[in-house]
Amino acid sequence: MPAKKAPQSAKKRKRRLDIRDVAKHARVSIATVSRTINGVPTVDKQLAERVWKSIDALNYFPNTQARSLVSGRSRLFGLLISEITNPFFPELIQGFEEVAVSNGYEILIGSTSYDLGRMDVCVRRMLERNVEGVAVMTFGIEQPVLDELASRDVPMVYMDTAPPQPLGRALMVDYHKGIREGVQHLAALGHRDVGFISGPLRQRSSELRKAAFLKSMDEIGVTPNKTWLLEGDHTLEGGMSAVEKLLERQDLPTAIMCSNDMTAIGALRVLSRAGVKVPDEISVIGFDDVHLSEFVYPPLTTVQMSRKEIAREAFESLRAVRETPDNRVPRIISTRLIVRQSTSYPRGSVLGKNGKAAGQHRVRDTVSV
Amino acid sequence: MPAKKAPQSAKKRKRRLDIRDVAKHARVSIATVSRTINGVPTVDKQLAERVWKSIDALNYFPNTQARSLVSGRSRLFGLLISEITNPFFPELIQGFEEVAVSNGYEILIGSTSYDLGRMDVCVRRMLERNVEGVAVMTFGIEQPVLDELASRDVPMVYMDTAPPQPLGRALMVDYHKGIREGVQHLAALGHRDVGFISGPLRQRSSELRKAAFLKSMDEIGVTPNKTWLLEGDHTLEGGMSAVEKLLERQDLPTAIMCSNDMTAIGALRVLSRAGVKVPDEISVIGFDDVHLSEFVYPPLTTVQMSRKEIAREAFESLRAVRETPDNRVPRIISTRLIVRQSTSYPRGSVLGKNGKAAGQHRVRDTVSV
DNA sequence: ATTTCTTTGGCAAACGTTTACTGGAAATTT
DNA sequence: AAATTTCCAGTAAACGTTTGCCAAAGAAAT
Repeated sequence: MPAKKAPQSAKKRKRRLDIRDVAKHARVSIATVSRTINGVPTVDKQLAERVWKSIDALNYFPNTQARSLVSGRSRLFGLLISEITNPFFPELIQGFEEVAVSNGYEILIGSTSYDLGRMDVCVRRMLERNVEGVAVMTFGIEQPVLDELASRDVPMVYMDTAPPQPLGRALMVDYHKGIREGVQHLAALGHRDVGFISGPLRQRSSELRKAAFLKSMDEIGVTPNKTWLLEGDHTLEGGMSAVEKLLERQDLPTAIMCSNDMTAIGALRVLSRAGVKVPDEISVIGFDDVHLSEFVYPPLTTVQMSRKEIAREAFESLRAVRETPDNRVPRIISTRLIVRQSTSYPRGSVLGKNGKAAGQHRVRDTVSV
Repeated sequence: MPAKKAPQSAKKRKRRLDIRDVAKHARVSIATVSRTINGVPTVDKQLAERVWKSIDALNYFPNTQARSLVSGRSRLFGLLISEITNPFFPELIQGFEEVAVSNGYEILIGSTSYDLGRMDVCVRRMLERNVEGVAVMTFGIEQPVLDELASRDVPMVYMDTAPPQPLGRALMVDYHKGIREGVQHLAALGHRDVGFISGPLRQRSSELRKAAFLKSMDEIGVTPNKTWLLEGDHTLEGGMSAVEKLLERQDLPTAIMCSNDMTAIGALRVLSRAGVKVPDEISVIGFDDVHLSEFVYPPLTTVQMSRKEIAREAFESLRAVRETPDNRVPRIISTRLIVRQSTSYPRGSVLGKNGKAAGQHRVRDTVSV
């Protein structure tokens, strides 16, 4: 009767701990173990206790692949971003990772570097891994690639730029509020000659920011000088070359608003090199409130858009789509102005000449040399 | 005989495309499809052709979970980093992602934020997902957590800091070369009073950088003034407060070397606020060659350590460990000095007074106001 | 004491692949 | 032409879970 269990001796190398091992150790069936782990309420308290003890004792943890294979749920979300080197994104990723992990999800990051081919690869990767949803924060041109996702019924949420006909949900960023605050802040200081350096205009979010700027200017009753409306690309370099172009002309605006912080920081750099004092001779406002912007010189006045909030809302949206695919109530992300020291009275203004510490009319300083 | 296949009609919602569907479409067995996909050489060319056609026609792609479950290979690597907001890391991540993806791997990012609890969670996540290896670039204290990985035989590679008794492979960074070049560059300009702002010293890599600095100083025959040896924390803020502390004293060094670029940029910021001209009155050198460092004012002289190279080597190491776990030949990452404009002759030196354009003895400028 | 209902745990069938084995046909040797 | 070998495709057994269904056991109702 014996001599039957020999063959399984030196089978494979090290076998990983099984749900069966736990079951045996706790003297229950594997079904009970599974149910215990998944918190199914029908298992007896005592048994559950025993199972947990065994799990701890053996230091067991379930195999995710097997789990998702059978349950059909990968517990994976994709995060599609355009460029990981823009400081805005790491902070976003961090936020997203945080919520995801604390909800038992894992994230797959795809950074497309503005390249359609890479984008395609990213989408493909995500499909293969069976993501349960994708959060998109890229520019607006890559629709065909995203359609692939839509056609496979992968829930999506656009974190920034709602496409013309949304294929998924969209977080609506209230660009207008923050930008208007910025414009009115400038107006209150006496500025009327304000320039704007946009992001790449094919990008929907850039377009929206610019529109918000124009509208806000309109509200204060001034039509911006066309030659002060430049297109950047949301990078440091872009901001730099835009301002370089601006400096070639004779007439300068007294303030520049930028579509994102990196652009503004680039602007600051060039202005400082050119010997143009900020904020004394020209004021600068950014957008995003990247961590770095507090540490440039002078600390950047900027419009804050919370990465944490975006990340959290995106996650929740994605989860909500899973449950009720039709529910498309957009969530709104608010923005608000953070006044630091890159803005002050326009050059030559009476106020500017009187006040000794121009630009310090709001406190929040760091150091004042 | 018929009337047997009715029940499978309205079973579940949408069934994803199967390997069986492909098999049926190509009129072969599923085994053949699998073999075709995996490039097993024994399948007939014609048949393979037919299979590929079907795959294309149906737009099929395999289910990764099922694949890894049976093959035991998750094709997942973990990447453990300390802080995603330090610009060094996104560039590293990008590099790692690139090699990984192009080799059919996916990466799981864990950013620990210097927190042991989070680290633990990260490790756990990676174990659950069955990673085939983990690349570690964090500081040196979290051994106990990493032991968990080691005890489960997960291959590891340390990308920066080799632990006392390596549990895996380690990339050896040749800190000495670049830092020596930096020190000698300063020495050649005439500096002897050089300060150093280190990273957090419990972090192995910080320690090594500092050691390299001290050794290099020794080589040029000067013993650094202890009061100019400060500890930072590899953040902008850390660099700032270190320099603030330095400025409180009367005697200043003529040059400061920093353990990383963010520290150096912080230093630059404080110096500029305090009205200390860089490089005229004090020279500054960073470490890492972060993208940003080219765009600060003045552009930062720094020691370059290639993220791409580290990422690639780490990936290759990880892969190599899989094949031959014993082979521990360390790979060496080189570093080299990049001279920009934050270094020049020491203040008050004869050379400095003569030369009109101090610091411009190497060309590579960007703009010169 | 019997019946009915409720709880609870086990059995076994999926999930979509890979891969060891197997057997039939084709190719080679005798 | 028979015997042997080689080649390749198909069959079926894993992989580690979840979960529908069912039966045993206890509780409640008759």
